[in-house]
Amino acid sequence: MRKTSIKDIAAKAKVSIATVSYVLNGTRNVRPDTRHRVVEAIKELNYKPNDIAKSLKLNRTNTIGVIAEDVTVFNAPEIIDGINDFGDRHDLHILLVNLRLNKRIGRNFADIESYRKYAADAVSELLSKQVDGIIYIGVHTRDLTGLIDADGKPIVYTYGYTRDDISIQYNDEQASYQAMSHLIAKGHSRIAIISGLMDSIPSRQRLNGYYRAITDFQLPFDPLLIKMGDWERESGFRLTGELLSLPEPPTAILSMNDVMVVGVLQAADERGIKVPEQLSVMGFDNREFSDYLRPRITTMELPLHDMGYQAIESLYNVINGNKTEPLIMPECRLIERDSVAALPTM
Amino acid sequence: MRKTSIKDIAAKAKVSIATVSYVLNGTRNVRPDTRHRVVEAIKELNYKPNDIAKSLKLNRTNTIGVIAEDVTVFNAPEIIDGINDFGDRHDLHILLVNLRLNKRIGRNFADIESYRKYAADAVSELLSKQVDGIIYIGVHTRDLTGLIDADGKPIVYTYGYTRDDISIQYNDEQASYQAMSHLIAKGHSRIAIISGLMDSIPSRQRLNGYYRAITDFQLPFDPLLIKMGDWERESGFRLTGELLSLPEPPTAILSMNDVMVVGVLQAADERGIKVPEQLSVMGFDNREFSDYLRPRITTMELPLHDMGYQAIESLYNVINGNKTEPLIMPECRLIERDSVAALPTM
DNA sequence: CTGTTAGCGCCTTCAT
DNA sequence: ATGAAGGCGCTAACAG
Repeated sequence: MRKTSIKDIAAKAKVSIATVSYVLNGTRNVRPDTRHRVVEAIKELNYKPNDIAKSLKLNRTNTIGVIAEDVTVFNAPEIIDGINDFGDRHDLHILLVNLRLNKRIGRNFADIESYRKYAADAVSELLSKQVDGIIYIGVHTRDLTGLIDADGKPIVYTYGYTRDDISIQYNDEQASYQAMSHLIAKGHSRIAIISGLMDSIPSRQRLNGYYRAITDFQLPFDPLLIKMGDWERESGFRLTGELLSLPEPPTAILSMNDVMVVGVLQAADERGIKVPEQLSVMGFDNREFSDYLRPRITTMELPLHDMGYQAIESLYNVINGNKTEPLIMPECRLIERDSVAALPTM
Repeated sequence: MRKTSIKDIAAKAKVSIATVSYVLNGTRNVRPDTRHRVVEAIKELNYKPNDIAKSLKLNRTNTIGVIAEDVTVFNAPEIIDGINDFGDRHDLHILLVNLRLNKRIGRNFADIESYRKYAADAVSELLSKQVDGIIYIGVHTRDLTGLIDADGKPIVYTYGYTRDDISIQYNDEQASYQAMSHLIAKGHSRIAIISGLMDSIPSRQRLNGYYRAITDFQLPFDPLLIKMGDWERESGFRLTGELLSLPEPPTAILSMNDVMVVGVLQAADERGIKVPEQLSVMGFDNREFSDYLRPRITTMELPLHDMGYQAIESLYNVINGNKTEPLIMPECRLIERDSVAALPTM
C-alpha cells in the first residue's frame, strides 16, 4: 500500500489538502476544531510529511552538502561535529561526500589533477541533489582555487581556501605566539621551532607568531633554532637530533604538530635527555595521543568544532541573505600538561 | 532566472520532454541524430538533472541515512569510510545524522531514555527525507532493541544490534584467540587478560577466545590472571599493578583495548619492569597512538572499513530484494610491533 | 476560515 | 522512434 500522504489526512479529517498543509506549517489560522480533526488524523494514520515533495515545490532542501577530502583524517570528525551542532539547531541536514583522498591518491595533494575528477563528481552529485549550499573540508590548509565549480551555489571552505570564496580558518599566528608566550613565561629564552611543510600557510603564519614573540619579548634571535619539518614523525626525530647537537642547544622545542613531537621525544630519549627536566617540548593539535605519551604533551588545541560551526553558520547566512558582521576567527587553546618545565631562574 | 530543466532541453533540441528523458536514462532507443541534438542541448545549457523531482516520481532517493551515535568516536570515521566506498560504487548517497551522544549525555549508555528522543528525531528526519534505508553506528556494541522504530524501512546496525534486525559485527572470539595464539607462539604460558566492561558482548566473546586458547594449547588455567577492566586507562593501570604483585606474575598481558594498554605500560614503568623484555603486552583496536607509544604496541586491528562496507552492502541487498548468501563475518588482523617479546625457552 | 487548483521537474504508459 | 499527458506530494496564490 502507498504511503499515507496529505491527501489521506484531508480525507480522514474531512478538510481540503490545503488546510492540512496549513496546520502542518502553521502558515494560516485554522479554526481550533478543524485543526484538532487534522491533528488527530495525522496521529491515527502515523503520517510523516514527504520532504522530497516539499523540496521540489519550494526549491529548497534544507540540506547542506559536505565534501570531506577524507573523513578518516583527524580534523574531519570534529569539524563535522560542529557542522552538526549548528545543523541541529537550524533544521539543516547533511549530505556527506567523502573524497577518500588518502586511500585514493595518498598525500599527493600538489597534483590537483589527480583528484579534480573526484571533487567535480562530488559537486555534481550534490548539485543534482539540490543542496542549498556546500562546505568543503580539506585535509590540510592550501589554495584550492579552480578545483571546484559550484555553479553559483554558495560554498564555504575550511582547512582550505580559494581566492574568491568564503573560508574559515583559525588564528595560526596567535596560536604560536601564545605557545611561545607560555614557554617564555616558564623562563625559556632559547626556543627552537620545528615547522611543518613550508608550502603551507599555517606553517608560515605560525612562524610569524614565533618571530613576533621573539621580538616582543626581546629574545636573542638565532636562525639555527629554526628547523623545517614536514609534519611527519621522522622529521621531528631528525631535526631534534640536529638541535641537540648544537653547541648551545635549545632548552625548549615548539613543534608545529603533535606527530612530530613523537619524534622529538624519541630523539631526546636516545640521547638520554629527560623531557621536561632537560628539555621542554610543546606541540600543536592536541591529538588524543598527546595525553597518552610520557610525558603527557603540552599542546595547542585546534578549534575544530568552532570551525565547523562557523562554516555552516556563514553558509546559512549567505543562503538566507542575512547581512551579518563577519564572525570572529576561532582561536587555539593552550592545553597544559607535563612536557614543559620551568627553567630555574639564574 | 529559473534553473534549466528537461523542458528547456526539449525546446532547444526540438523534441519532446519524453525523448530527453529517454536519452538521459537510456530507457528507449533514440535515433542517433535526435540523440545527438539532445546531448548537444544538454551541454550547451549546462543542464543538471534534478534528483529531487526524480525521487518524487520514482519514490526512491538512492540515499541511505546514516545515524552515528557519535562521529568523533574512533570507530565512526573508518566505518563511514567503508560505507562511502560501497556507496561510490553503487551510486548511493549518504545523509548523515550525528547523535553527538558523547557531548550530550556522556557515557551514560545504560539509560536508553536519555537518548531515545535523539534517536527518534534522527529516524523521523530521515524518513521524511525518504531515505531508502538506514544504517545505525553505535559507540559500542550493545543491545539496542526497542530504541528505534524505522517504520518498516530497512535498517542495519553495526557496533550494536537488536533482536530482529540485521547487524554487522566482527569476530571477537576469533580475534582474541588469534592474539593468544601469537603470545603462546612466542613462548608465553602465563598470560593475563584485562577485559572491558563485562556488560559488553565483545568482552564476553573475547574472554571465550581466551578460554578456548588456554584449553586448546593446554595451558594451566589460573583465574587470578583474569581481570575485569572498564576500557579506561586507569583500570589498565590499576589491574596491572595487581597482576604484577602476584606471587607468580604473568609474563604477558592481553588488554582488550589499546587505551588500557597505556595504563599497563605506566604501571610496568613505575615498577621498573621493562616492556617487552620482562613483560609482553598486547592490545586491541590498533589505535593510531599504538604506533606512537614506546614500545610500539602489538595489537589487533579492527575491520572497521569492512564493517561499514558490509553494513551498506546488506542494506543494499534488502532494498533491492536481492537474494544473497549471508556475508562472512569480518575478522581482526594482527599488527605486530614491539611490545611482545619471545620468552626464552627453558 | 477554508477550498480549488496550478505547478515544481521528472518518468512512463499509452497512443501514434 | 517519438510525443502527449497524467501524476508523484506538496505549497501558495486565488477565490469564495
